[in-house]
Amino acid sequence: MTGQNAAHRASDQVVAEIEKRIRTRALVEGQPLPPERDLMEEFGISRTVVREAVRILSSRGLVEARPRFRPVVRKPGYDGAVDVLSGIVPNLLTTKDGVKNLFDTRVLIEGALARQAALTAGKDDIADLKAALAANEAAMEDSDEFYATDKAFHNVLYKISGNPALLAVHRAYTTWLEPHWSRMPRLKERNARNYQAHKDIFDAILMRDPDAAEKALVEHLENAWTQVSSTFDSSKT
Amino acid sequence: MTGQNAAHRASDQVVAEIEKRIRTRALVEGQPLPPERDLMEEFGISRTVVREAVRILSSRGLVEARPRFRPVVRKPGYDGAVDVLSGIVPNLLTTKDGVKNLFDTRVLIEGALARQAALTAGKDDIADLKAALAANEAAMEDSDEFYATDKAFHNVLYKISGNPALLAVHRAYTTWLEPHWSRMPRLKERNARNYQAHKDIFDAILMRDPDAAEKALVEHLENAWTQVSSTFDSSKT
DNA sequence: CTCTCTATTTTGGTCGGACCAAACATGATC
DNA sequence: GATCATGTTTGGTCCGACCAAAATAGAGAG
Repeated sequence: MTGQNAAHRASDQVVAEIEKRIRTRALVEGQPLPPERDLMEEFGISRTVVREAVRILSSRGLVEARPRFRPVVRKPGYDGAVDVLSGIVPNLLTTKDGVKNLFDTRVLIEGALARQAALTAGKDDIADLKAALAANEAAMEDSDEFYATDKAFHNVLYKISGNPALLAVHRAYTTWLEPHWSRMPRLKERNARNYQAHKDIFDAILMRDPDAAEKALVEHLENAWTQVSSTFDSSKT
Repeated sequence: MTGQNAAHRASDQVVAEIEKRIRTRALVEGQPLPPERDLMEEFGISRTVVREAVRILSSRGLVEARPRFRPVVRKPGYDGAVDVLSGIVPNLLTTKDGVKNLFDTRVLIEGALARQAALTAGKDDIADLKAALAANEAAMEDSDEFYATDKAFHNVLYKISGNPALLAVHRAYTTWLEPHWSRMPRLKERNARNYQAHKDIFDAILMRDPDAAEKALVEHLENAWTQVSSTFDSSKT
């Protein structure tokens, strides 16, 4: 439970005000924030406070502050939330258990998505899946390309839900797990097996069989985990 | 030197170092961070940079920095991640669609959890569910208490998964959705209906019927949504 | 000796000014 | 019109200072 603090920082009101301007589109996304010296004059505060406010906004994903560049206004969205988490999630993935826990949530969610897709996928959804599957098959010889089309295929499952939040979740999974996945050597035989798994999932969805779809997907992911799991031998806490 | 990013902030290395000390338990959780003036001397940097580093650590949930108080070291964990997100999620919940999207992810996950519980729940899990259900029934006359036991019942579903990340997810859901839920007037008739829904879920799990468990839970949540949904009339973007 | 209240020190929050280097804008040059 | 030298903005960092609140030490009361 998060406690509330009576005392407030001077930067808080500045943050609130700029936050409001972003939400109300007074500050348009992609547009640079006013110079720090302008802001300090406008709000009647020191540059210290202005810079702190900008930093907080940055930590909330409302502006993108690259060093030496003007902070760029960013529309609050699911991607911003993911980016913020990206700064702290690695601390949770330092152990094998941590990675497993995260991965298990993916299995849970994606299994449910496969089930849902089997029940609700429309004609265009099926077409998207089919296209992604074809691209996956075509890339079987090129492991890098296969990896990309692999992600794309799974992404369609998230897209079918029609929930933008879930799309961001998928991006989060791929981003955070990538460093661990990349330690797994890429073999063409594995590509073939993964493609077959994708095809099984697709077929199950096509047959409107949620149980089969979930089963195929879960097995697919669990299989991938056993591959990755073996790379966790050397470093143990 | 090795290829470093063209521009990096001076605070980055300080953040990395303190982050490392927290991870390696050189800085114990609950313990205050060294004074800023000590840190600036130790790292040979100005207080400006020290303060910036502390702020970044705070935004990553590694320290808890209440104004005017010494920053307190915090163990990186799922709860910290949730707290960080809590600062930006409200920006995503300003519209009805935003709330709906978040809630839909909950329905998806919790439906999958119910299904999973029906398949894998052990004796002690069943006992926990039963106890939570009994508490829920006993609190039917007191809406506030009912709300608490309601959350607790759902929490058991997350607990059964054995995944601490999911427990944090549940806390996130209840925290973020609470302000919207609290606008819904609390009626005893509704308590009775919700209790019945919980009982249906429990019975389905007891019967090892994943389809029924998922169905009961999804209907339960969707029903709750229709209640909450009606409170979104006044403010429309 | 413990507890309470007060005086002192510590420490975070804010300010102002200053300097540097990189980004930016300008304009001359080819 | 593209390129390059130029001067101007602007973010990053440092320094020193002051204030108020928090932490600590000390004095006094029970």
